[in-house]
Amino acid sequence: MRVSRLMLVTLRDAPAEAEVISHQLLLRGGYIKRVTSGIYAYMPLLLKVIKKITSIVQEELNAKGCLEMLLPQLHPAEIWKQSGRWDGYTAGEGIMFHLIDRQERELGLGPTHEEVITKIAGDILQSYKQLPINLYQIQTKFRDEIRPRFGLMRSREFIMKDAYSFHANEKSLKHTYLEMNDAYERIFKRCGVETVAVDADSGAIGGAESREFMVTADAGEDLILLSPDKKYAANQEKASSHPSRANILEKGKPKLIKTKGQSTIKDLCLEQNFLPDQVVKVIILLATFDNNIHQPILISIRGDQELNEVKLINVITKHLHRNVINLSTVSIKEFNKEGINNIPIGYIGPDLKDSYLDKSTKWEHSFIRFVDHTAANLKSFVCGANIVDHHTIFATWSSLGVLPKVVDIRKAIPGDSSLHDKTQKLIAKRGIEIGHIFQLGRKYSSSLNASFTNESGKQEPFWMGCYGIGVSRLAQASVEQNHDKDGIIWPLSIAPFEVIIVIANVKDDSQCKLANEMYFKLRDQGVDVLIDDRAERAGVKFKDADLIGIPWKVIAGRDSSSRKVELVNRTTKTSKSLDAAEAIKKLISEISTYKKSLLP
RNA sequence: CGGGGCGUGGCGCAGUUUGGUAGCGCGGGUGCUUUGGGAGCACUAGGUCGCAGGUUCGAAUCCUGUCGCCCCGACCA
Repeated sequence: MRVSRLMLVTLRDAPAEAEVISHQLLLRGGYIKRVTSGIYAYMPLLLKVIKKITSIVQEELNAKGCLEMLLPQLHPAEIWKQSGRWDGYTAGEGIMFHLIDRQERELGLGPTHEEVITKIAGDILQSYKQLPINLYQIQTKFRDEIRPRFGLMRSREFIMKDAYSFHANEKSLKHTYLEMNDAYERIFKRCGVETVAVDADSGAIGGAESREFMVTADAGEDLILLSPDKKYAANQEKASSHPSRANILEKGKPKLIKTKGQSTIKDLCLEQNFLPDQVVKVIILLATFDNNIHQPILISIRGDQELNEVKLINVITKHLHRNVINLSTVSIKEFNKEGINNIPIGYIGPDLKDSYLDKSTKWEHSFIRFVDHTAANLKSFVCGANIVDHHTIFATWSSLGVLPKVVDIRKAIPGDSSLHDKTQKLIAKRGIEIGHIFQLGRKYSSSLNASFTNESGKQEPFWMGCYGIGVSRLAQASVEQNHDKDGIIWPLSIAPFEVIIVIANVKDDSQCKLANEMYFKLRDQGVDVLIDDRAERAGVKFKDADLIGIPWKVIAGRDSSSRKVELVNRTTKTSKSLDAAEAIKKLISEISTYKKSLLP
């Protein structure tokens, strides 16, 4: 490809819309163009990157016996209603774009494809003899994100590889799950990005075990916790750990104390000389279930700890067998709106009476109560007395007369001891999620009646797994991880071009001749090569080559008449003056050595 | 959805407080000079100042409404 024909338009200044470096560089290099919030055109250079990632994904999945196919993007509402996800995905903060067609049929634009694929598999796969099967597709997905941001990192339309496996039993599922884990390790290695695999929450997809693959980068939206020995790594949403030991509050007779104006843990501790871990804090949240049921939740947790809402949602789902559509803390305004004006906010204890909810119009009239183990383990503590400006000191769970269900809903934080080894203190890193593998189990196959005949002739729902890779997100994550002050540094395996030949001065015939000769030779040997034949000054062309991040640069310049060129490595910036033929040889060997080094 | 900020040529911005015929840098075009790290000079093209109302002799600027974009948050008890 000739740069003069590439529609290459680079920007010296980063557009104001971009915050993170990878987003800025992709815009400046002409890789992407925003069409509207969270929706981007993939320009020719980016499409080449995406195609290279795609090929790697296909090669590795095909090697594992996966079958590629293509599913529709418009999904009938019925199957989403059947799986029970329609309301959660369309109501409230649901992320599914949906519409009504001319026949008044409801349709959704696919944010993920469990329903569609499960229906199809249920029709086609009849016998255990056909199993296991692993189907995948690479195509555009639609998610109406609450807040799209960071370019391709959280966009509303993006390219994803999603795979779904079907099994006759759990053992087969677990086997495939491990195989996919292996394929993912290879894919990311071959794409030249460094990833950490972490235990994860399976979120709205549901299911049992799941693992995320994170590109570590400061701009990452997720916080991951890991132990220095690398034996434990988890998304903070999921992470469990040993909390620090609490300072013991001596035992005594429960007593009311005056704490005027000390409605926060901080103020209370400051004024009364308590430590936060001697206090039980109480939080009231409102869970919204489908069918528009609003359930007040009252949780108690040790004062120095923070609530992990994801864990809480899972706990609620598990204990109440209900789908949580939304969970949020309750503001004073919202209490008032419900006609509840007398809640002693800031002074609530775990034993707050349900009768406060009597006047509520829309909410359920009793609290569902949970206590985090950190609070449950306290033998003597301070807590709100349910009277404004008063706390209770030396409270115990028996003196309060309540001990709600004990659960793990605390947020693990860096510095905590790891569960597998107390001497390992968790450290934090930020990560960009580019892959996620799930053992779904039989959730979808059961609800969508997708079953097969097993060895004993009985109908049984499939065991399922699902496996995603954010292809467009991976491209940007790579930039986030691989760049310098001059621009992008693509790993060779996913770079839009492997080599760029720069003609320093196009008016110099010997330079042009040598450059073109090398261009054709490299091209004939299968190298993905670009030639910068623009009538620009050399400096401009060097800057552009660095910005768009081509791994190897060949400069045909002053010494062209003696057939000497300069070979420059984008990563190391090292340059060598070589005879043209030698340069070609070296490039070919460097490229093949690099590619081999990526294959584990 | 709540809070904050911003919409002025392809990109980055000034001008808005205090109303008086729209400006700078980059980029584009032409010419000359230059030619190995985003060249210099000269000329030149390109803007209904997001949109719609209103106030005014006169609106990018003031008022009302509306649309779009970006950031923080949707948690702190």
